[in-house]
Amino acid sequence: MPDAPTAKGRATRARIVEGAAEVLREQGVAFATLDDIRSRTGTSKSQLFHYFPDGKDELLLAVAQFEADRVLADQQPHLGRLDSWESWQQWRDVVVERYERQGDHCPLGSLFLQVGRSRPGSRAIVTELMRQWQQQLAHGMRALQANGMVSSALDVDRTAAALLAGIQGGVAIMMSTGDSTHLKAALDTGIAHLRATAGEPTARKPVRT
Amino acid sequence: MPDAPTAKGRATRARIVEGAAEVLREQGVAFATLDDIRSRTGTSKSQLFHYFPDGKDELLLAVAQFEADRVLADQQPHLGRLDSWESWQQWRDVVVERYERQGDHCPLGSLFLQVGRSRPGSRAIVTELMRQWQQQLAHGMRALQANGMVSSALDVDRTAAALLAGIQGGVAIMMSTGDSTHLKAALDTGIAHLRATAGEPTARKPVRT
DNA sequence: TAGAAGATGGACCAGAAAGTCCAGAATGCC
DNA sequence: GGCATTCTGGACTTTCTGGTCCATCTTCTA
Repeated sequence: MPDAPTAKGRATRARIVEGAAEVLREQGVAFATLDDIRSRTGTSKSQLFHYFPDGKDELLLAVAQFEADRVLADQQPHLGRLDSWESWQQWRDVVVERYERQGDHCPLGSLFLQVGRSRPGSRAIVTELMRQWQQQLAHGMRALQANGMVSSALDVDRTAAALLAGIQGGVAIMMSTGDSTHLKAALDTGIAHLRATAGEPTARKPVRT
Repeated sequence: MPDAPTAKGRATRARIVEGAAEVLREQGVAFATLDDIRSRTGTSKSQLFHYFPDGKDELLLAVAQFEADRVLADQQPHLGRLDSWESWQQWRDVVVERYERQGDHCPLGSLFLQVGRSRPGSRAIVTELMRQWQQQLAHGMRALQANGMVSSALDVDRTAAALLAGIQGGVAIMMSTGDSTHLKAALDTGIAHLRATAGEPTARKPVRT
C-alpha cells in the first residue's frame, strides 16, 4: 500500500508516518509501541494496518525513508553548492547545528537495527542515502578542483568517503557521549585536509567553533 | 551482584555473559530473548536472575562491558605501539580485518540503543571506550612527533578525535551497507593526513574546541 | 558432620504488544 | 441519489517474554 486511493487516505497515511517519526525520535524505536503511535496520530489500530498491511515493520521502513529524505534536505542548499571555502564552512556549520539540535537520538540508526539488517528494504535506504551524500561531497570537491583550489591529484572519491565516514562516526559518538567534539573534529580536519592540498604551504586559520 | 562468592558461581556468570554475547551478536539485541540466552548457556531462568538481579538490562550492560573490553584488546599490541609508519599500517590492517570479520553486526551500538541512552551505565561504557581509544591514538601520534616524523604543530587531540570518528563511521557504514570501503578510506586518509604533515615545520593553526 | 550459604531447575504468572475482525461511517463515482 | 469503495473505531485474541517463586541440590565452613 504505497499510496492511498483518496486524498483523505493519503493525508492520514502521511499523518501516521510523521507522527510515528516523532514518537520514535522521542522514545526510541525499541520502546515505541503501535499504541503510542496510534494515540499520537489520533488513529485507530485498523488504520495503522490498513495503510501498512505488513504491520510494524512496514511502518518503520516508511519512517526510515521519511527520515532519510530529511537528512539530505536539511543540508541544502549548502550541500549542493560546495564550490568555495565559504560554502564548505557554511555547510559544516549546518551539519553541526542540525545534529546538535537532534540531540542524542539517531532515528535512522536505530530504525535500521530494529527492522534488521537482513531486510533488503532497510539496507537499501541507508545505502542509497550514503551514496547520494558521498556523491554530493565528491561533486563539491570536484568543483574546488575545477577552481584550482584543490590539487587535481586528489583522490576525490576516497576523500569523500573518508569525510562521510567521519561525519557518521562523529554523529554516532555524539549520540553516545552527548559531545559533538568528534563531529566537529572530523569535519574540520576533513576540510583542512582539502585545504592542505591546495598547494599553499601558508597556513589558514578560518575555522571557528 | 558484580561478583559471585564461589569459583563455580563466577564460572557460571562468565559463561552467561559470553554466551549472551554470542547470541546477541548472532540474532541482534532486539530479537534475542532471555530464553535464547538461557538455552545457549545451558542455564535456568533462576540462574540468570540470580547473577543479574536487575534482569535483562543488567545482563545487557555486562555484555556491553565485555564487548567493549574486546574492542581495544583485539587491536593490541599494535594500538599500543604506534611509533612508526609500519606499526600504523599494521594496526590499520588489524582494524579492517577485525571489523570485516565481525560482519554486519555492531554489538555495542545495538546494545546501547536497547538499554537506552538515558541509563548512565551504558553511556559510561561507550564514553570510556572512546576515551581510551582516542587516547591511544593520540599517544601514537605524539610518538611520531617525538621521532620527528610528524609536525610538532599538529593538533594531536583533534586529529585523533577525527580519526576515531572516521573509524566509527566507517564501521557503521559497513554495518549498513556491507562495504568496508569507507572504513578503509577513513583509515588511509587519516594516516595520509599525518604523513602529509611530516615535512612541514610551518604549521596550520590548531583549532581549539 | 551438620548447618548455612550458594547454586540450580523449572513451573508459573502477569502484562504488554502485535495483529485480527467486523460493523459502521464517510467518500467517490455513475 | 444510490451503489461501491474506502476509511475508521475499537473490542478481542494470541503469543511472547520478562520476571517470580520455591523446592532441591551442591559446596563451603566451623
